[in-house]
Amino acid sequence: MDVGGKPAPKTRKTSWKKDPAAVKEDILEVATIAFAAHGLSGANINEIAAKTETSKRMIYYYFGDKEGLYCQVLERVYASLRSSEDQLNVAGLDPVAALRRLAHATFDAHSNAPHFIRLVMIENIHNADYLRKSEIVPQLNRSIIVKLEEVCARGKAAGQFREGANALQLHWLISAFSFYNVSNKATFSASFGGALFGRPAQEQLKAQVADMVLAAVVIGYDPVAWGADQSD
Amino acid sequence: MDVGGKPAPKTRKTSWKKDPAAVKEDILEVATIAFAAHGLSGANINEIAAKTETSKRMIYYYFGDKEGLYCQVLERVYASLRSSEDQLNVAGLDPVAALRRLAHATFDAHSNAPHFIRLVMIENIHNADYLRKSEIVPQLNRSIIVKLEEVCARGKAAGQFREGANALQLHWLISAFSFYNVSNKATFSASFGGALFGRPAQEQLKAQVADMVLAAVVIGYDPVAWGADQSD
DNA sequence: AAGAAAATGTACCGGTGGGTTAAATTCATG
DNA sequence: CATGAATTTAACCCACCGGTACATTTTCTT
Repeated sequence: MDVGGKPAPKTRKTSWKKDPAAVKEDILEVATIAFAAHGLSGANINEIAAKTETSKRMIYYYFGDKEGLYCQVLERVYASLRSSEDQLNVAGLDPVAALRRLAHATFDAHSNAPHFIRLVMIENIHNADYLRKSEIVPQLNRSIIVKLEEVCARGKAAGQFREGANALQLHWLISAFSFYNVSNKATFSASFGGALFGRPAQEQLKAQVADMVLAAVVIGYDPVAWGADQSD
Repeated sequence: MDVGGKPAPKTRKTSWKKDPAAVKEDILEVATIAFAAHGLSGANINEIAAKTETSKRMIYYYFGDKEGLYCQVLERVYASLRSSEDQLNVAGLDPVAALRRLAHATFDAHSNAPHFIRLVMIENIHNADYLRKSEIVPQLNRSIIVKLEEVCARGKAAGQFREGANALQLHWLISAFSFYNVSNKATFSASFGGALFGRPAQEQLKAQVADMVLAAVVIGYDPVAWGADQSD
């Protein structure tokens, strides 16, 4: 193709047949579902390849081996969750309202990211061996802590939060609820029935989670959600 | 050199004693560790067999196939956790103290049963397919709910607990903390450092968990654990 | 146009590992 | 002590699956 003088060596590719970026993306999407469904050893490369638009050969060409593919899937899904968190803006809110909104948003984000949950579960089975190798993930996770620290600082300055309030612990608390709610749905339902996982019960749990977090941090907070029908 | 003909019967082990129960128990113990470490597909039957006192053939003799072995491992580890819970007696305690003790005990029981946690994680990866087949597990889990119901009833009768207090939700809350604390230690540490998983931080988390549960259920409860050094 | 380099297709390999075969040993019973 | 069921051993099988060899096509550079 005659494009004449090109200002940059890497311009938009106008090809219609070869498209490496799309091929990689296609593979990652299929692999995400496969690894989330079956785990690292359980997922089958031949099966993954069959579900892509391309071939097994391409997986090895772009990702080296199964573990390389898995690592990129992991990073991609972490990055995706962050982007959903980053859209949240609580800077202008009263500290109590901000914290409640963060709790609700985290709860929802986990509910809406089952692939992420399952991959983190799988990664924990592997003792986070692959996560530790990642250079981008630790930095990704900073943003949520920064947000909580900012809210804590404002809450303390306003005399609303206890002095012991701690962003890391808060994140642990909120994550514990939000994560467990998705990760252990299957065994919890098998053991105790599915009553807690219907639409209304989930909304109530979400409100209770926020109330409990606030009760732990806000001086004199009086939770009202238990058994009540409270919306945000 | 007699290459073609079958050589004389090789020297076999000349004697062994029959002890099926011990053999099964031996296999289950080794398999529990293997499945907890590597998952269902990740665990290797040959490896498991090598670590037992017996042979691979015996695993198939007693358990049929890999999944059969896995199922029995799962039931065994559930039963083991129940027995640790059943030892707890809260009948004579004030409802608030009883609930706090139940929360602490659940937290500790999970901390001390890493194999259980990992197998439940794995089972959730498999959508609880094998747990649902179990006939004993659902009944095993009744006891903790019964205990919580009894405490709730007494708390409400004494006017200490909110009317909305619900045993199943309470169990969900307590379990969420206790489970997540163990299950996600690896990825949480990789993302945010290990500060929350040292001895003192864990004690503090345990106290906070109990405080939060109580704050959600007890009318007018004022949590004090946050940032404080409170023991049971 | 030519050659280099990137990207892709096809066919194949080999060892890993779940599962099996058949025979040997032990023990309970009459 | 003969008999047969329960238990154990050694050796084997072979499908599956992660990974590779090698040829080929497409794009880029000059």
